[in-house]
Parts: sequence; structure tokens; C-alpha cells
Amino acid sequence: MTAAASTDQAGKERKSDRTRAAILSAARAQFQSHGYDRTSIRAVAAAADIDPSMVMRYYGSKEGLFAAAAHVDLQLPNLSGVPARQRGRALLEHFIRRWEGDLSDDVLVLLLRSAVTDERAAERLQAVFQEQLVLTLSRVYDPPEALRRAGLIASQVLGVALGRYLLKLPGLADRPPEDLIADLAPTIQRYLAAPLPSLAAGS
Amino acid sequence: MTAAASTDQAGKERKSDRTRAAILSAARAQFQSHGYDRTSIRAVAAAADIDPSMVMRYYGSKEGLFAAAAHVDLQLPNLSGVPARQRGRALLEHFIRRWEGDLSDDVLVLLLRSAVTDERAAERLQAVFQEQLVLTLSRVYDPPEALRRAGLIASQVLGVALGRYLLKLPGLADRPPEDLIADLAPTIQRYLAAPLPSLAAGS
DNA sequence: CACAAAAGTCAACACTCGTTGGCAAACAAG
DNA sequence: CTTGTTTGCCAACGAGTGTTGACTTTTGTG
Repeated sequence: MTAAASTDQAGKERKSDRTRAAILSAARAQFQSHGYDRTSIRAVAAAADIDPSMVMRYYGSKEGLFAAAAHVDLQLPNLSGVPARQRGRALLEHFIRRWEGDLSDDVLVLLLRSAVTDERAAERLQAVFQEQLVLTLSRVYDPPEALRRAGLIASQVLGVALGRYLLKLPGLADRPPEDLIADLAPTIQRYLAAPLPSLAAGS
Repeated sequence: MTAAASTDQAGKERKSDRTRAAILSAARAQFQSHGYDRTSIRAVAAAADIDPSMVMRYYGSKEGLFAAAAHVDLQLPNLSGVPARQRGRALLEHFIRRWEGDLSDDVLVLLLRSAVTDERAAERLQAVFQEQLVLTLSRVYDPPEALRRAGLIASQVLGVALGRYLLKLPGLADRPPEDLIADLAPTIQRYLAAPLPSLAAGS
């Protein structure tokens, strides 16, 4: 369709690609630290040193910009190579590295901060949960149990993230990662692999 | 100071008290379901069926209105009467009742939803955590250990609330309270009373 | 009734927001 | 050089925001 047809077979980069990337980078920073509502397209444009109308041209709308900025991959590890009794700790260590360590980008904080007030961001986070965590557990457990265990793990992991990165609670935010891992690993291990109480069918 | 001086010794109620209460009630509902930013004074006033300027007269500013609407009392129970091994479950049951049961108002969801993006709300939630949960544990443990255990409990409890009431994750939002309690009680019990790993001092 | 305080109404201010369309500069292709 | 496309800037729109001050109505008290 466009005149770029001759170059679109390989990654010949356009001049505007740098602008697009600058916008996306600025948007991520803004969304991450201020959330969806308090991030203005004008502020993103100013941080990227371009005109607000360019954001609209390249991403259509604020919603489109957010969608482009909020792609999340948990990069969940394959636990089958880890001894069964250490999988909880391994999974927890992975999450911590993903949130604040060498595997971190700001997209997780971005998404969490926005999902609490924005419906679409919440759906997106639900999808991440469903398609990445639940699906991973589905390779080991039946669907109902996988969902149950995934919910428990998510509650603990998201709770730590909430208290540590967003609310900055004293008992969570100021502890070294290794200490947190030591305290939380048994919980994740139990949610991941230990037998859970059978649920009463009646009242 | 005012002409009400003759009646302020007892609770003689003014005519405006109903309006004040209506504003506060409407504000709680709005803040709870939309968060601080997306709640407008105009919408609160419309829900309370009065003029927006009345909100300003009675609460000074949007910030003042939020402060009035966001008073939280966890009503933490005295656990000394509960057998030591059941305290985790008892504390967890109390939290669930506080969030969604007979002890619930919407103020906890209100505060959590707003605290994620609003700095002042976050400080307020920090204060609740510090003055109510940490203080309760300080009657049993030394300050550093009380803070450590409080952080762990808060992470699990807030994580469940986040996933269940705000994000509505499938594995959390659609489970009956008793099932959740059965799954989570051992975790809280451990954070509350079980020995925790001693922390390595070196690297 | 007369008068003052309280309670409520109305219109407007100054501002920020997402979004749009027109127009100028940079650039590539003939 | 002359086209046409891409890239960018500028000004403005309409809507919604917190907040303010003047004005009218109601209420309570001598």
C-alpha cells in the first residue's frame, strides 16, 4: 500500500522509528510512575521532545499508546529442570528478578498501577495471569486445580509487589530481596506443589 | 464562636448534618468504585442531590473530602483469647469479614484503589499498616520482628484483596470465602507465629 | 413581625485534557 | 528542478475539572 513496500521485507528502518521509540519510552516512564489517568499525552510528548499531535499520529489515541506500552511477558521459567522441592523458591526468585532485578522492565509496575483504576488495564492483567501463569500450571495440574494454585501464587506475588513497589510499606519496601525470598519461598512452594486442603462440598 | 455554642455540649443535630452525611456517603461510593482521580466533586454532588459548591463549603476541597471519607479502622481482634495454633486462621477470617463480610464498609477498597496512584492515600494506608497491624504485633514481638511479620501478613492480605476485589482475577474473585480461608490460613499462621528463617548477616 | 445566621443555588473563573486539521520543512524519486 | 510523501509544528475546538463569590431562600430566635 505505502511507498515503503519496497523496503518492508527486511527491517529497513524509517526515520520516524526513532521518534516512535522515544514516544514509547517516555510513555512507559510516565505510565509507570503516574498511572494511566495522571499521564497526559502532552507530558509524554514533552518528555520525548516532540509535539503532542505526533503521539496521536503514531498511536491513534491515548488508549492506543497505553496498549502499545503495556505489553507484558512474564518470561516464566521452565521448572521441570528444577528439583521439586526448590521450585517454589525458583519461581519466587524469578518474579523478584522480573520486578526489580536483571529481568525487570517497568511494564509490570506500569500495568499494576493502571489496572487498579482502569478497566482495560485490569483486563490486560487478567489476560497475563490467565495466559501465562495459569497456562504454565496447567501442564502439571488439572484446570480447576491449576486455576486455584495460580490464584494463590498471584495473590502473594502481587501483594508483595503492591506493598513493596507501589505502597512502599516499611516492612516490605526496605528489605533486601534475599531476605524477602527466604521468608516467602515456603509460601510459594506450598501454593505451587504441596497438597491443598480438600474443599468441603456442603455448607 | 458560632451561634451553635448553646447546643454544642450535647449532640443536638444541625439541619446540615444530613447533607454532610449524604455527601460523605456519596463520596465513599464514588471513591470506592472509581478511585480518587476519576471521582469528580460534581459527580459526588449529583449523587447526593446537592450543589457542588456545598461540598466545598463543608469539606474545603476535594482533598479534604477524601480525607473525611477515608478514615479506616481495621478493628483488629485481640488474639490473646485464641489458641496459639488457630490465630492465623482467626486473623485471616477477621480480615475477610472486614473486606467483604459483616464488618465491611467500602473504605478499605476505597483506600486501596486510591493509594495506588495518590500519594496522600498511600501515606494514609501506610499509617493504617503501621499504627494498627505493626502495633498489634509489637505486643508480642520485638519491633524489628513485628515489622517483618506485619509486612508479610500485609503482603498476603493486600494481595488477596487486590486480586479479588480490584482486579477480579478468576482464581481469586470467584471462590467462596471459606475456601480461600482454608487455603490461606496456614500462610498467615506461619507469618504470624511460626519461626522465620534467620537472616544472613553477610553477603 | 424583624433580623441575622445558616443552607442552598447559580454562574462563572482559570485551567488541563484528548483530539483535530491545516500548513511548513525535510526528504526521496522521477 | 519538480513532484509527492513523510515528518513535524502550531493553533484551536469542545469538554470536563476544582474552586470561588455573589445572590436567594430557609430557619431559628428576640
